[in-house]
Amino acid sequence: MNKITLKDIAKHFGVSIPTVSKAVHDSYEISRGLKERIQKYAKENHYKPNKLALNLINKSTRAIGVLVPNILNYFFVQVLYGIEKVAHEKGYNIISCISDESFEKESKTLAILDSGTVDGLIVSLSEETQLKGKMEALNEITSNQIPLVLFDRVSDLIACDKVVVDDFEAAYKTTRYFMDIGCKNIAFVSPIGNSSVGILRHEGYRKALTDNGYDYDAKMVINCGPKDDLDLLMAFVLAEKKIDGILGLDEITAVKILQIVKSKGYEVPGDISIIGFTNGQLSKYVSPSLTMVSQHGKYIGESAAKLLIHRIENPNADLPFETKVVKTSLIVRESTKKTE
Amino acid sequence: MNKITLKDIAKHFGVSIPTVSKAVHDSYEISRGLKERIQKYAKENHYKPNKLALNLINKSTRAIGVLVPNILNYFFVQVLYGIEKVAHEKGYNIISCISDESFEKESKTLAILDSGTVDGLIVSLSEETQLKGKMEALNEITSNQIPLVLFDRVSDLIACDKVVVDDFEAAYKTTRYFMDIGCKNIAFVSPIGNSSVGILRHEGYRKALTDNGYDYDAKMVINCGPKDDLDLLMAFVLAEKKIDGILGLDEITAVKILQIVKSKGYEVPGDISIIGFTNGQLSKYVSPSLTMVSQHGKYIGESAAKLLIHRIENPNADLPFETKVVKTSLIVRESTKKTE
DNA sequence: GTGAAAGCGCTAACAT
DNA sequence: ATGTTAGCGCTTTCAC
Repeated sequence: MNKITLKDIAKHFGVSIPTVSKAVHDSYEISRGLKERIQKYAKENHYKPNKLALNLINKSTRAIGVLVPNILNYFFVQVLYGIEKVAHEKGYNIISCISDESFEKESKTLAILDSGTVDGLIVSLSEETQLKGKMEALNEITSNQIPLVLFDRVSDLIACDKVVVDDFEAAYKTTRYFMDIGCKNIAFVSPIGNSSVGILRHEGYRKALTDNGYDYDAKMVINCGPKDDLDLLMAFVLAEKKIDGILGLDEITAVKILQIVKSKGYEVPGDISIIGFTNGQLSKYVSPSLTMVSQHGKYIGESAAKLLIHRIENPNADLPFETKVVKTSLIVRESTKKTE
Repeated sequence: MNKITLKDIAKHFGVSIPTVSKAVHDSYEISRGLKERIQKYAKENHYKPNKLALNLINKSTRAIGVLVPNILNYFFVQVLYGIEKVAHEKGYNIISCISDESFEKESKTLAILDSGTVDGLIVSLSEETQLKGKMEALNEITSNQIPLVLFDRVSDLIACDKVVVDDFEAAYKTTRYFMDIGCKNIAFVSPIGNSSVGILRHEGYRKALTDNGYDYDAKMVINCGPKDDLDLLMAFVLAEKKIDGILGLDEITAVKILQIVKSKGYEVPGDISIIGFTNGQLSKYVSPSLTMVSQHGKYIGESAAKLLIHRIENPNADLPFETKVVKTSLIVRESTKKTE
């Protein structure tokens, strides 16, 4: 027994399909008696209008696709949460996909999404894609007239709305903060050296140093891939220089740095101050608790969703593309010395 | 300019729609020349077959709906990750929805999903729904013939495939573990007192106590809602009894317990041993690191997805409903004393 | 080789 | 008050 359709009901009552359609929609055109009998029968048999058919007619699915590089990263979960919140309020569902930082999976997923399944798309690029700079899949989307919002990991090669963090400025200000609390030798640890985000933060860090008469030393910059041994890399740098400040580009990295530094006998923040990006669940609970740069993930998600839905619902408005910059804020905890 | 369709191409070449359809599908029926010209034109104009139309014909969307109570809980993220992995491999997309532990949002979401949008559904019930025991929305789903898999927070009122953790046994064994390391007074802290999961674990805890000649004391059971002050509740219990073991039912609770206990001057595990459920990101990095019951979230997700997809793809197999029980395992870290 | 016809489930405009 | 027609975009017979 398959799902019941208007046709089935029509046959059962010996009436036409539109009659049934009107009846279930409680149209005034249909006689009381018939209407009631049809409605009763429909309910008893769990009739539900087939969304697929409606979507085809309306050319809309009320679904938005979301593609993130990594769902085990708390930042992206927060963004997802924000997107879901707004989407749900406005009556949209979200199709969430994960690229696992892979160019291929990202491209494949986009190709699937790009054919009527979604009314719009919210994407954060995989690291591999940003590294390669190959944006065909996304440009295919935009050339296909599907609204697209990029967030966090964005690219200049794509013309669309964007929501980003002020990564350059955040890193700049954070580096300055290190200086303010008296740090002289500030290391920079990046697990995302290839992404736009990592690059911008690196530039902010560097600029803050040179602007303020500090030396920029490439040795103080640690790029660590997922398979690198951070412990070893850190040991190297720590041996070389008398480091008193470390900036980690995501939460898990900051926590790992803390562990490594502590295990080597340094006091935090006595000997070394630590700040990390992404204020998630970890930083509050480790000891000492970590000073973090909050990116306001949920807010980013909400903004992206609003931007997208606005575009979906005003297809002819011909609005110029907008890049929304969300300011970060520093959550000061125990891992940094007090301001001098 | 709207999306290009077969009709548009047909008009452009002055041929019929089926001809174009065959041409883009590279059918041998169509002459070389025409085929090539059509294919070229189609590619240039970004022609993509409209999925909506195909879905309508095939009565399938290659999408599965996932509904979880709370996405900021790492366990559910892990499950989601597992589901996505399997789904992606088998060519399905995921529509992820969040109930926020609300009965109403859950019901509404299910109603939306229940009309052709998805080929199947994976759900973990909201706490409110389990408390109320009102399963209409889900039974509507099953009566509508759409495959459903429930995981973790399940209900006997619904006949479908299920994937659960051996909550009773896990709590039983964990309580026994406390005894083995010499704990006499074991408290039980539950933020999910109303869910099946919380209830089963409570029973396991209780049974372990009475089976082994320990007293079960309701005062040692702390049910803490999201707005309760755990600090206060704990202070109460700690003042009353000489507690030397605490079991927390999720990761964040376990971490909070650790903080509270430490702040009150107890040594962990010297004075008090702590074990938590859900082996996530936090427990490894707090100090002392926490001994945790791993529920293998990713594996649960993979299992649920496999079960569901198998059902979707064998609609007539008439398989009996299956409940898969995933064994937990204890990850021993520093928050528990060594076995005596 | 190409096209006409039918149908997926539904709705909207237009008869009767 | 009910039915007919047409169409959303596509595929699949089946004719020519």
